[in-house]
Amino acid sequence: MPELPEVEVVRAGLERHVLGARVTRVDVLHPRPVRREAGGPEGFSAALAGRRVEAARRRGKYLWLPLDNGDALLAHLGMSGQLLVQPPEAPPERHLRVRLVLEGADEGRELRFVDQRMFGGLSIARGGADLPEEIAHIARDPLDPEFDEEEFVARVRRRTSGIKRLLLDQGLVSGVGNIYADEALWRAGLHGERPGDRLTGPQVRRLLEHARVVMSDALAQGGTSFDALYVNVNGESGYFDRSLHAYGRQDEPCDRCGTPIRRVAFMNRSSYFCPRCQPAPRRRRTPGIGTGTGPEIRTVAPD
DNA sequence: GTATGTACCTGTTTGC
DNA sequence: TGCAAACAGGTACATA
Repeated sequence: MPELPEVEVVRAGLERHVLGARVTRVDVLHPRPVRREAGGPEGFSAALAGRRVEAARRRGKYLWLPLDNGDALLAHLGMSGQLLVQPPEAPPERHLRVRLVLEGADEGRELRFVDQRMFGGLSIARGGADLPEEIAHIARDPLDPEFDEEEFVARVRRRTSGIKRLLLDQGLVSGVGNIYADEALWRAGLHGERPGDRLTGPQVRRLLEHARVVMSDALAQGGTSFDALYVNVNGESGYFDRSLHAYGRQDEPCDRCGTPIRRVAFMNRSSYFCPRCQPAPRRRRTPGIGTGTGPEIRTVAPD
């Protein structure tokens, strides 16, 4: 699943291969990836025809390509999306959804949007070359030099939600997905259900620093496997195999203390954590309602 | 504004 | 062998 490091690898690849290219034809092979486009597939294609790509930018997990008329091609890879730069003669990928035929720059190439599950998508951001208004609510990521750490700490400490939910809130901090959230929490020794307003400033800062380290490592490794001929994100950067301490390791011993890693359901997905290194918080007492609110996280498998 | 839950989507895995 | 259910999870949106 593409998270910030993978998306940044794609952005860098686009910058290298499609800058200055002009769109000569657009084929929308499935309507879903352009579902956010008011004009439908036809409007999407018409908005791109003849336009030249001037840059490749990123905010969190969103990418956009500013065009020579002030608009931008906005992209999100969702769960399974890929942006590939391919020669025209390359056979179509099984889940090829949108194809942009390009001229100039890397001569005679195509930019292909391939997406199995179609959670991702493409759209035209009118006047969005600088920062599309569709994603103006997305916060900067922790690796961004302009990320406001103190603002993040203050906002987290005003919220009663669990810290994992806050880490995944792209309005607070962008780029962190389920995998890196679990890894950062493991490294910080924090349970994902710890409420934001019951964390200290140093705890939040430490967690943020762990998130930075996890993502920087992944970025370094993703970058090394980058193929010069195409831009590829497939969720298997190699980082996952070697470096994960919590995510996907149910019942395996914790790398720090040997206690079996637990998996619990969380927001219709999974959380992995060490029950010893990351002790669950005590329930907040709610006056007059006895034991308080029910658990947000429940155990999937019995111990 | 905040908290919480759900729909969207399809290939693979698991269970009966 | 075949079918059905579970699972993966980022984001937008609905509801309270």
